[in-house]
Amino acid sequence: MAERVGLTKGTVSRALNGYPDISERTRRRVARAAKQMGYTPLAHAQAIRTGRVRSIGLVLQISEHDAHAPFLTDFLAGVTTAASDEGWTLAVATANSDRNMIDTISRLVSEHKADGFILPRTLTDDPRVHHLRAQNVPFILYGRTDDLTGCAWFDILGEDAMHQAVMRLHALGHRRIGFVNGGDEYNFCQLRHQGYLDGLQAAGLPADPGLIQHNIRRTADGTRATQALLGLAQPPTAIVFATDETALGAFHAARDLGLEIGRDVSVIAYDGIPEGLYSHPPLTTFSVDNHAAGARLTTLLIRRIRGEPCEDLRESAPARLIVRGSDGPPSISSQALALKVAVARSGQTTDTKTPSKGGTS
Amino acid sequence: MAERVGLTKGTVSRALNGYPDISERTRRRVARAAKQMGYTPLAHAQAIRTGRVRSIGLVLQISEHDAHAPFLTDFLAGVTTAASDEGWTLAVATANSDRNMIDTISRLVSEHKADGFILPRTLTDDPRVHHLRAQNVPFILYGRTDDLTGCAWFDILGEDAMHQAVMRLHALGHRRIGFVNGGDEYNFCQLRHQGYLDGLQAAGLPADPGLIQHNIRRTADGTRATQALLGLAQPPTAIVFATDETALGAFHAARDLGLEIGRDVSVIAYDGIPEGLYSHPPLTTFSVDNHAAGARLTTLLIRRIRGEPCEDLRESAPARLIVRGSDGPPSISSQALALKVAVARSGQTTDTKTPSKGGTS
DNA sequence: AAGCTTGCCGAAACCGGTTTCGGTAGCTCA
DNA sequence: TGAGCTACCGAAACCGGTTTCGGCAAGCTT
Repeated sequence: MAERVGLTKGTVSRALNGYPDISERTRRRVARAAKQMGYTPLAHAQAIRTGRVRSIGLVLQISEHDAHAPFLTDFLAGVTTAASDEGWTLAVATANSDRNMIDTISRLVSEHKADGFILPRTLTDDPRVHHLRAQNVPFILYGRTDDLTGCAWFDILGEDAMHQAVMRLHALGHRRIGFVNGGDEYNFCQLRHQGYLDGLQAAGLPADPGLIQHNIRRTADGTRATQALLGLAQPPTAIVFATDETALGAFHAARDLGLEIGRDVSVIAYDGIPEGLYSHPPLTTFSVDNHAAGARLTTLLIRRIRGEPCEDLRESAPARLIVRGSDGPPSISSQALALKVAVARSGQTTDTKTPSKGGTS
Repeated sequence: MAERVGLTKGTVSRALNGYPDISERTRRRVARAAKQMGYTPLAHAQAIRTGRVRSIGLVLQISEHDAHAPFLTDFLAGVTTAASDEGWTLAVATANSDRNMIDTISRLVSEHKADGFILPRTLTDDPRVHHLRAQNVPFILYGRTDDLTGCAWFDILGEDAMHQAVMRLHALGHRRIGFVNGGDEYNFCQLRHQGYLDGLQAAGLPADPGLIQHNIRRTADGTRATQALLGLAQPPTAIVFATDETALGAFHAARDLGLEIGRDVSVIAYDGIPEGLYSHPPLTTFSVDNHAAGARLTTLLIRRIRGEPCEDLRESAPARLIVRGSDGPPSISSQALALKVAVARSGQTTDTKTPSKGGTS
């Protein structure tokens, strides 16, 4: 590259990196030659001096397992395309415990495999944040956390979505609206809980703690949570779910109770996972654009690594409501629903695994 | 590190890399000191001389979208744990077209971001293989391909699974067994097709091309394929699916036709995705251990990069049958099934999206 | 005992960049 | 016209390793 333009490598380097002691003319000449011959300085050769490898780190917590699956591919696509636009790459690692998570991050840092980290699924009190902040390693949250000092972040406003969901159900005529929340430790669950409560208040509905199920994580848990809510003396005629995955459990519960979702009981959830398209009826949900989120997080993180203050690197985006078939005006009152549930329960064993007969119309 | 043991850095390097001109005594001394102080040579510093960054590349095809989702997390976990055991890392990139795939791989190679590649979901005629083979870049297939010269590979024997599935269904009493295959271009689909045919032959059953559906990719396609098979004059009483995802479509088709899977029609599939647990009845399937596969692929690829001939790096593993509830002895004959389907169809609109009523028992 | 190996390690070049330091040509200004 | 700046670039040190080369001391021949 250097001899190609008749300059020393030092000059070429300074030209490419925007040093002020290079004339505009040669700077352009170098830039053109570089582009023409497809020259990119080797990241690992730069790293030996600069300490930066132009790589962003992502450590996945695998104990959460399929909690990642629905959004992971889109998210990775967003991250990697944004990264490669800047000439960066993505280093992925996994951890199976909190302890291992910190160790894994530390290893990536000490071996200079990553210049900064994206932290997905942030907890209200997140050890990753404590560690990286203490070590002065750049990072960005996908989500928010309790103490945001020193944190750059990007998040989807799940609380607004929950708020809207309640308002929408209220407008449809529902007066008892339940809420099924996700894992307690996640910050987004606190926010969505608050959004649900705010929605109730805005709609002028009372907040009944009995209508809330906490710490519901997977589909099977969602089934149980739905059963619990519908088994109340005054069951909700609509339920807002903090996650699609748990909302899918409601369909199993409803089938076993002989209820039709979208009529007997309405459901609105959040995430926009593809499986929601194939439930019967398809799931009304707030969809998150994980591709865009991954891309934006990456761009912001790179800016953070380049030295911008974290206060300038905080953004949010809304989730987008996708109306499908799982919500609608209540077909029956809460009392009638309670009766229907009671009748269904008396007529079946407690074994929820009994396959329900398909209707032969 | 060097001054820590009173040797020059050159000597330390040779000691750590097993050069023959280092005495056993100092070699041990260096090794102990390195371990004690947690010293690992910086990969990018080595790379400047050796050209190797101790990183393996994985380029995901995102147009396939959720085809990756179910197995991706486990797979990544397997890859990264095996990699980190050897002090390697994983560089992930994405591509949205074949053209872009090759470009992305080329970029990772030319920028020395990856020393070799894992190629998942190999095609019968795979451009990635052609390219990497021509460029002499190390790689390993997760799967097999038409021309295996120069290829290291690891694969799960899907053909054996299909074979077993047919044998099992035959033993249960089925005599008409259908097959729903995946995307034509994938090599594993060719193999599974052959496994199905071999199974028929071993069971002494005739091969009826009408019982086979090709190029079925997603859940909705699986629903259509099932409808097509069950709409035959002599429908199969059991269907083998090449993938779980498409098999899940059979449940929708069955419900709409008023059929009960596991009795009226049996289903055995392949992949072992978690969603199979939540179908009604839960899906009998051949489970693939993607974590183990990812780990093994990584180990083999690292050996390949270190120079072992690809002929020594070819392994396979069996899929494991998980018997759940979607298969059983045929409750009715093919003729009776055809009649039942015909009746169901005459009694409903052609709109398959009509939600079926849940049975109130 | 002198010469030759052999074993082992230090010295130094090298990898491909970044960054500091100096030097020179051209310009300005007294 | 000569001193002093300034703009610009070359030279060289440096980053943290790897690899080549050469030399010294001990052991082995003859």
